[in-house]
Amino acid sequence: MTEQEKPLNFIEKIIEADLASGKTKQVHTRFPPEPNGYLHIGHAKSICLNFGLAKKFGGVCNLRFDDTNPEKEDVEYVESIKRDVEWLGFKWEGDIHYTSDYFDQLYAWAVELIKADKAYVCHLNQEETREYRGSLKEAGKDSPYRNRTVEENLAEFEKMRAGEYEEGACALRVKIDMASPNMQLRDPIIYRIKKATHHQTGDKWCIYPSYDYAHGQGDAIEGITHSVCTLEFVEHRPLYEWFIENLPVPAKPKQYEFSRLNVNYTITSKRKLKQLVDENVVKDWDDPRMPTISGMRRRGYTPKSIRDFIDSTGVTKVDGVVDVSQLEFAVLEDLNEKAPRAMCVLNPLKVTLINYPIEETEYLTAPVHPQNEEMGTRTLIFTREIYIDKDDFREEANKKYKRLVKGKRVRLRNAYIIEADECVKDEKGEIIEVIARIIENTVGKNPEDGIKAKGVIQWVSAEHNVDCELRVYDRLFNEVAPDAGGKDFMESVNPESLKVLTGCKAEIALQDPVSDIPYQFEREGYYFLDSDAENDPEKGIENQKLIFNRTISLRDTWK
RNA sequence: UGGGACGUCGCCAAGUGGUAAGGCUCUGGGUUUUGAUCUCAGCAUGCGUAGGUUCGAACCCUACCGUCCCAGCCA
Repeated sequence: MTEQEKPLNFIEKIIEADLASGKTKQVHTRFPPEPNGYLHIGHAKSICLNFGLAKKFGGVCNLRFDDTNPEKEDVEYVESIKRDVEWLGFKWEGDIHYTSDYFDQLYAWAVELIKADKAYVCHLNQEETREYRGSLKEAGKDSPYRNRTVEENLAEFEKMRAGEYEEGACALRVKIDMASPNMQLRDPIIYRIKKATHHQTGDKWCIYPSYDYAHGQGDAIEGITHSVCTLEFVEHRPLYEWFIENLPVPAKPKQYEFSRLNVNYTITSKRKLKQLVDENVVKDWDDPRMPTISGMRRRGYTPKSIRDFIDSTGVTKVDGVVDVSQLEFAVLEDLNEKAPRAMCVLNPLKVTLINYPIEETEYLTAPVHPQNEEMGTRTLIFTREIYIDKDDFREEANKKYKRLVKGKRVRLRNAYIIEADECVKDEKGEIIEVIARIIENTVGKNPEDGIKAKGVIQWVSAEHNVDCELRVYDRLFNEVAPDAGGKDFMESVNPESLKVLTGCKAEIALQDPVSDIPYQFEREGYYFLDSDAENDPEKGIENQKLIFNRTISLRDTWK
């Protein structure tokens, strides 16, 4: 389906109507992460949506760090977030924004709220505040500090700002309705004391605005027209609107909510992802098994495949769980089109071609991509001794087996057809070598005797090849919903999510591997050069070896 | 009867009163020097359930059922 005929999602329809009515002149969205962790596949949806909306309707999208809680945040995260957004292929409008850029304005507006008798400093401690708030079924009751005079509130708020109170001693609350059925409206706290150093503002402030107070105003200041967030903020919308109505903001942005992206066999809770790192289940946040943007990048997923996947899932208010196969499909689809092909033997088994001259070295040409000539060709070296995969030879097999069998023929991909005569075994009975013959004149043609080969297998010269390590990944969890229903997700961790294969032999073209896109190791899968491959300090210059991460295996419908 | 959001194929998802798009998965066939790709075909007499309105309902009305969210000085 082309972009034109793809039906608009509900937010796109709203925007289209706003543009048509003239309510919106130019669409302005924003991606507003809190820099308190690494971005994951769930954030990718928000990124694609916000930047995508702007692009689709000729607008712009800001990148804003919602940094109102200094204790949890760090510049390390702002850097990684910038990198991830760029890598995904998006460009934010102008400079990067920080909610902390608006702390002065937010403070001034808070003072206005106090002057209008719409906010008060409350000295209830945390526990008391909770008790006064009531419960889901019972109304709350007014704080004893709710009716202080404006002058008193102004003075108290100034003392808060000046650092005269300890953390938790008091907070600025907005006066709405302690009996509201919407818990968010029961006099929410808009400023609290935090004597922490902020990664952007340093020690300038010891009071920080809450998300609810800061977010909408930040949107208004930046001229955001459509403030898109996830469903859990639906109940915050009346609050969002309350601030916009009660403050002299320069614009009136609107909030719209969509459902989060969930993928089965995957978790996206920041806390849980951190636990995987902390408890060494994975090596780091960018471990190729992680659902983080950086993990997927290291694994070999392309930005386009992630964008396509996100597009394929749609934007709605239904909370569902997308099947990983939908993600895998997007990866396979993009990689099939772009990945250069190569041959790599995972478990080498020597094959000696007894009718091939010992000294002979033949250079064969193969396409880099069989369906795309423009990608050019590569050179293969053919010799008397080669390696094939152990799985590709059997002494006997039924006719469903299309590989090399003793007494039968097989096509060596991009090379000769060979026929196996016998095999050599070690004392344990394991096959360690196959004795075979090439069928003359079969490069690029079928045998003159008319006896064709049933299958095709990859191979590599035993003398001319590149040794490499392959890291083969499987799903991180064995459970469809690892953290559903209060389950301990750590118990469903797949103990075999990583298998390291060493001594793998790749064709010589891999001596100088490309590092921006995975290779398709034909008949095996897509493999991406690991970013650590060339600069692992432990191994030293001489011991560097090629390390490839398996991005994803090829579809295999062989039963 | 706290409030709110949501229920269309195994999974996503169009559809907004005129007789159920599409994608993923799955199944079967064809092509193929990758058991890949590509290609063809199949896959909801039914839209949470039960009533009602209507010539006609996934769409409107009523009741019920189910799932998720809200009681951080987190976002």
